[in-house]
Amino acid sequence: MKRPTIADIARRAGVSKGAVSYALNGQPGVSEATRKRILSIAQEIGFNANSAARALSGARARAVGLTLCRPARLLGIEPWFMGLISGFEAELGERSYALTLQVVATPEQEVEVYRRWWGERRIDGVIVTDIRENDIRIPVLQELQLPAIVIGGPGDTGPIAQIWSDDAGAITEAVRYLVALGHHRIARVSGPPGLLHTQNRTKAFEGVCAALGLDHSITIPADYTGEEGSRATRRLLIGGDRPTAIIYDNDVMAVAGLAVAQEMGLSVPGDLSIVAWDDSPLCSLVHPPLTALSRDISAYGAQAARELLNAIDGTKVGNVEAGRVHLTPRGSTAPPR
Amino acid sequence: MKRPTIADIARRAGVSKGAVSYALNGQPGVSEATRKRILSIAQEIGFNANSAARALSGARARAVGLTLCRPARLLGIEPWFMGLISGFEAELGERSYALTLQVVATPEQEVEVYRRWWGERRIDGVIVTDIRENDIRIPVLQELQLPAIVIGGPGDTGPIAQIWSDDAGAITEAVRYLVALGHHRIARVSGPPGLLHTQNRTKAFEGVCAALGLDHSITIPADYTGEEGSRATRRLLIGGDRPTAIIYDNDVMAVAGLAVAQEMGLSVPGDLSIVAWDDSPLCSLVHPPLTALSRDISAYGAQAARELLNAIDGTKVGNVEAGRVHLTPRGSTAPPR
DNA sequence: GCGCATCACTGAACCGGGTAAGTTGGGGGA
DNA sequence: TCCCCCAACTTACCCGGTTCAGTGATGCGC
Repeated sequence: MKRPTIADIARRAGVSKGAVSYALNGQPGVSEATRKRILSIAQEIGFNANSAARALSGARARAVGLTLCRPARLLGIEPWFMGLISGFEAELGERSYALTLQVVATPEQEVEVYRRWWGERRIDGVIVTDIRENDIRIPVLQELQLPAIVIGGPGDTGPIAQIWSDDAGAITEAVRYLVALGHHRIARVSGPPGLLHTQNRTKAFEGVCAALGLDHSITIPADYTGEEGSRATRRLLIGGDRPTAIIYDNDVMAVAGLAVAQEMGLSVPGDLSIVAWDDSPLCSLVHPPLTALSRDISAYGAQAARELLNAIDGTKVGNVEAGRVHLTPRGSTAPPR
Repeated sequence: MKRPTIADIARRAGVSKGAVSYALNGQPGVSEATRKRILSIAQEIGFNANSAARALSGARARAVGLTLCRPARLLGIEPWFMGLISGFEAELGERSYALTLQVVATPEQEVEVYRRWWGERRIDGVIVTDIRENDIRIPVLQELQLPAIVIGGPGDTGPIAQIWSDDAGAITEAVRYLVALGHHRIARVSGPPGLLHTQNRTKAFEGVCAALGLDHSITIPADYTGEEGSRATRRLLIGGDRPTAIIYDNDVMAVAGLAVAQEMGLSVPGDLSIVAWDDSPLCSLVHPPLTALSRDISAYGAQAARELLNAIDGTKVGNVEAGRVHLTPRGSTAPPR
């Protein structure tokens, strides 16, 4: 059973293909009566425009691309990406854009995928995550003139628009909160040091600790995985003057840290307070539930998608800051004993 | 800067468009010398075939679709889907098929998305997950003649191929293991009762419990979320003769159950043993690490993708069983006190 | 030397929408 | 009455690959 085309509609309506095209796209050039007739025939026979034909003439694929460059074992567990994705969808679905996904191992592969997608005209734009300092993808995107939005920053991405959340404000709030509880030795387990937002957070953390006169503050780099989170936590807790509070750059490492503390016989929050960055169901799943820096990741994703669609439409897109991050206190933070 | 087309290559090589097409696709009809010349020109100018044009004439979109129908807050945390997705990618990437994703709220929306995608010829086939009893998607897929592979089962899906893992064998192994440790009161917290594999697991669980003479076995239905997992666990642990072991249908509920036990002052595994279905980093992240029913989800996904590509190619595809599930004992199981 | 098969390639149609340019027919103004 | 204009279409070509029916040229057997 062949799928219907505009030619089928044209035949049944007794008009030309062109008229049908005008009618379906809301263009002027057909009378209201004819338009209604055509629309009802299209409805009746379940017509959907062939996206390939449309892309071929209109030069729009009506799809955007997303590459995920993280180890597979982390991808699964980290709520961050899925949160982002469902945010994208909310916005893309409304304009019936599709989302094309590719999991890759290295930034070099990401570049390759961008080139291929764009060469094939498979997508109209890409969403770029996990931006690094001097990211190799930026010059390629410029060279290809491929519409893009960068999630994360702020940083130097040339003419490519960025969207970021206020990491500095968030970490300042977290540190102040811990200090107000009476903590003086605060440590942080960070994400990969190459990532731009890790650097921004580290800078802000050091800044607020210096301002508050905390000499024992320290940042240990990790990579967002549970294993590294455990390792870093052990290193911190083994030492002589161990911290009384640790801030983790993601929820997975925070949960791993909690497990290490329990395994070492330390009480949370009695002996150690824990703050997780990015609130997810994971944080309220464990015992005690984790105090977290919350933001609406899905809304963040939706806004990113909106900006990208603007960039695709050729609207000038500036850099924007997404909704605020706020501290959600739960059972994992308390005054130190 | 316009992206190159085969016409550009043809001009530079001094041959016709047709010859270029044959050369690039490895078809006979051009000499080896000409083919080499054409390929090197293509390489040089960075040619990628326009996927829309290819889809339009060849009637292949070189993309497959996947809809995710779970609440957003669960999607993020459950490693299952991302594991599957990276498995798909491994297979699809090799044949340069793209994966198109859509997050939806209801099975009705899934049907709509299938219709639209297929009508638009945006995809060549779909991967169907979370299959239910009398799933409304099955007749639609048949009506549309849309190539598909169903993940989960076994169950009645008519002519549409299925792939499943041996749920019955796995749960039997878990129950036997717990019984061997000395447990007699074993409970289970299941996924949504509407899902086919939940039903298969429940039937198998009841079967093995009856065979081993366990009278106190009980299955409490839940929905894979942490909240429901907590609720079900509380219900089980509040009663007078509470179970000494609980098997959870996914890792998220198992972690939630562990937190509930800790919160109620019960020791795991001393007072309560816990088994999680599907091993993920989440299971080794918590303290104590969870005993789990492991399977290679990524390989499962790869196999599903392979079967789907066969179905798209018109190869007859039968129902297949994926790799084995095995029990990975960790700290959350022990003989009851 | 002739006929025929084979090779290497060309030219044109085709896929299904989008759209610029051309063609009606009817109404209004001078 | 004539002319012009405009709405409401139609026609025809475009997008960029794929594919099929030719078309010379060459080789081969007899």
